[in-house]
Amino acid sequence: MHVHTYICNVKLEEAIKSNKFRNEVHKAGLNILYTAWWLKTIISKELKEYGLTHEQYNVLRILKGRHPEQMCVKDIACRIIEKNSNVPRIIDRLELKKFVRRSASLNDKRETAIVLTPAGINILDIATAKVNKVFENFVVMDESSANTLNKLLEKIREKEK
Amino acid sequence: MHVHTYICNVKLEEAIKSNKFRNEVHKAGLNILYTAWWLKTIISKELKEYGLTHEQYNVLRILKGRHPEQMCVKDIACRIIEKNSNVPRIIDRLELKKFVRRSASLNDKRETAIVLTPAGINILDIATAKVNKVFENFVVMDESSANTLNKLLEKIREKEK
DNA sequence: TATTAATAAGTGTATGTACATGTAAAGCGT
DNA sequence: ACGCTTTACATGTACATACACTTATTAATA
Repeated sequence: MHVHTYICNVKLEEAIKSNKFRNEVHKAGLNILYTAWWLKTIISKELKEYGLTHEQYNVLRILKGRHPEQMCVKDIACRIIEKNSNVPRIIDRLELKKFVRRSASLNDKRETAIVLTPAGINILDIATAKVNKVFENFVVMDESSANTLNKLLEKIREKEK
Repeated sequence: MHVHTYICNVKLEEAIKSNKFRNEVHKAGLNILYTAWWLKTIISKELKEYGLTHEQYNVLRILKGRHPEQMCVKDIACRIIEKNSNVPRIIDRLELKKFVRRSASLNDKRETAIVLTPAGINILDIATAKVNKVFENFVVMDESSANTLNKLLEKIREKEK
């Protein structure tokens, strides 16, 4: 069932074929959900040719931040965007593809130490170049607008009105 | 593995324990993904007591927009936020819970006509009241800021720089 | 009209998410 | 040292997603 094109409708009303929003805040909620789906989809499609999912790419990227140090699962989990991601299973698949290696942690035997392999570093570098191009080519925004957007997104997540 | 609290960190840097962003646009991309996850998680938790997932709720809400008219699967699919949602399977689960009813379409036998049951309307009304409260209580934003946010999100999805 | 193409829905498979549970190791108070 | 609690990771299950493929039906066209 193919109900969308690669680049989707700019207007939210067209994307979800509705203009019944209770108010601008409600519309903003839907707009955030839709824009996140749009962005994730574009990135995922670019990563596909390297056999990586968006989630697997994120784990590799987090590991790179500490490389050549090892990281344990919980240190990856707390850096990931979608906090309920099942990190051990994402690592299972990266391990099968030989992009990471698991080993027992020496200081704490409960922990699993994970480290990038040379193949993992290599695929990450190539994939990152592609993802960066997504931002250059598809994400249309000047720095000052992006800064305003960042402030608004952090405002929306404040605890109390 | 429980690495987050119900209401998460307001600052993106704290949420993903990183302040290495290439620029404000890159940060905005991650901020959109994180805020969408945050919003979806809050809504999903509120819907849980009614035995509904966020996706099932969305399908009920779309059906309500046409009720008491029936809708076919593709008309639901083109209104859903996450365009790759597998609508037939979401309907399977709603049908099991007797919130919707499937029937053969008369004018086009390829189509399946879906309609809300009274139980479906009832649960939707209750669930909607709860979701509206999420926006009132957790989503902190005045109408004019939300309007700016909506404009920026639509700008980011524009096709060419 | 007969044949071919397109469409609608469903289904199979791999992956991911949300959450509960299991198991081993570490920490802690006595 | 002992027992209890907590932590780290793995795993089971239900649901959702991404995408390829199948089947039935309709539309298009030679």
